[in-house]
Amino acid sequence: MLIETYLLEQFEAVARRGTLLAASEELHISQPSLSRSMKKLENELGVSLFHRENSKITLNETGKVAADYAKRALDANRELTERVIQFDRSIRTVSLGSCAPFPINELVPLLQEHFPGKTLSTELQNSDESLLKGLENHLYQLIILHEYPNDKKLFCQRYLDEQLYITLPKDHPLANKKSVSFSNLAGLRILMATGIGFWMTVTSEKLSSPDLLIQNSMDALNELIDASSLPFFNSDQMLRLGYRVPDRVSIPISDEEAHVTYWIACLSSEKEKFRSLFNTVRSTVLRG
Amino acid sequence: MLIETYLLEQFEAVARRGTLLAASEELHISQPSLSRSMKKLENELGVSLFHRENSKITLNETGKVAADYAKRALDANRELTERVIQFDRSIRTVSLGSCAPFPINELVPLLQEHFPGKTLSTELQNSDESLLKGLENHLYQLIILHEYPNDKKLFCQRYLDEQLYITLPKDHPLANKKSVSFSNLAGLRILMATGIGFWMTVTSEKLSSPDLLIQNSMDALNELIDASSLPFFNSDQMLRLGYRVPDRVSIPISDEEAHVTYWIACLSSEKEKFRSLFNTVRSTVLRG
DNA sequence: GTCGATTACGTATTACGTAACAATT
DNA sequence: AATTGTTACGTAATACGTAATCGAC
Repeated sequence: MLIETYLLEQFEAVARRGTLLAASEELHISQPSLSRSMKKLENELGVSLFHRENSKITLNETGKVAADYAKRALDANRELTERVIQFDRSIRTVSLGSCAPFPINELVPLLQEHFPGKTLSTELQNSDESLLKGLENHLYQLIILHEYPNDKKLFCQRYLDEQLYITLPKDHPLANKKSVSFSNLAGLRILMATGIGFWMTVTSEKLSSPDLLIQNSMDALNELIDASSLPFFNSDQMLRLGYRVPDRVSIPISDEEAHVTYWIACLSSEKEKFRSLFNTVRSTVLRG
Repeated sequence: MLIETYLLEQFEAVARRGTLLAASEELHISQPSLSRSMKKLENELGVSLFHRENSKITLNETGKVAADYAKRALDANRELTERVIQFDRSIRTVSLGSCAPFPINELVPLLQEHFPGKTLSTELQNSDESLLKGLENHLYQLIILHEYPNDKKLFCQRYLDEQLYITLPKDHPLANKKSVSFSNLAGLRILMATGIGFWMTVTSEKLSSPDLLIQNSMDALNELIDASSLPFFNSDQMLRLGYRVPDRVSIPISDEEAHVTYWIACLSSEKEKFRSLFNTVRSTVLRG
């Protein structure tokens, strides 16, 4: 014999709040309604759940046990809706997590082409760890890492490389160098923006924080680039896309941390779903 | 957001049976009603659960996930009623399990005296193991064992002894003996009844089965005792209660298996509840 | 008097059945 | 023709609110 959910919900509130009045206010229903519901519940179970004296009800021993099991049943009910809605969304969206912004920009048109009609969800993360966890939790279906993940549960493929550059005014002391290292940049005030994923970790570790002028938006960054002659970070991929500013030169950074190889990965179990995407990615990489 | 139980119940039936018609027959409601319920469920979850073509509905991927979680929610609901009813009964009954009938007869009046108003439930078991398991499962609150249980979770106290006798016609070859052993009884046809707990195990092990004329009821046994001069088992406790038959003599059986010491036990956690009963039992044992 | 629970009664919601219909097999 | 699902409509069950009552602090 099954108990209707609304009875369990009301009972749980009564058990938690202690009085019918308090519970009725929480549930936005009247006390008489609750009073009847509790009687109905007791009647359906065929047991007494409360110790009633004139204007007071308290859970008896059976009531305490019932409250415990009611909570479990309600939890299972809540989990149902939560998981079903989550699953439904997951099958009609393709979700991509990335450690850097550039691969997202490159992949979005590809994904739209391969999964027409599906919603695209992209998210930037600072660390590979949170991306890997997100993949396991089905928060992401595809992730872009900056280090090769040694995990058999993953299907992984090499993606593009990116080389960090510093962009300087033409008349800057470093402007005529073929390359610079992070140590050359020490003491320089450099413009940056958030939303650059793991690059933030790299630059913060290599340079002291007072030197990094971190902006909260790309707009603010671009404003300051135009309005000042301060150096800012760039990359071969950005430059390839034509992201240049007049009277500046861009110089590669020689440290190995300034060069990255991106890896694209999905769960092995979902390999088939992304086969054609991975093939396209492979040919893109070979071509580029 | 919570889903009413009746919707989950109906959905579970549809998922299990495959068609609305089959499910509606199982649930004793009409198809149109089920059709509406499934639409309502989809509407409340905000997802599609079925793949519909003209006169056919099948679960889609989301529907399969939903069916799984619906089953869990329903199981939790069923467990609620089951456990609550079981608990409620357990607190208004005292349940005794025993390895032999005699202690039950002795304890019933005592229990009625100590727990007025409570329902008494008694059960006979053949083995100490099933009694101990029943105690842990809260199937029994008190058990009578024939061997001392070495378990710290139990509160245990020595109860009465019982000595097995054989009752024979006065002119039987063994009738003038002071005592006999099981080996003396070999080949003798002996009347017995079921419902004697562990004694059945003892006698079956000591004597070969064709010699034991086992009756399904005490009535049948008593009929045959009156109608024949066949030997039957007895005990000091039964004799003490005046259970004698004319022209028969009762002789103790000398094997150590024919003598038993009963132990009464409850869970240590319920020790307090039975303290006064245990005290009475102790004084009874000392007196007897 | 206030707070908390119950009873009595009317109402609005809604889950259900019947009948008719549509589409496949 | 038989099977299966949907739509339309009326009905009966029932969950709820309002008002009144009772007791206790």
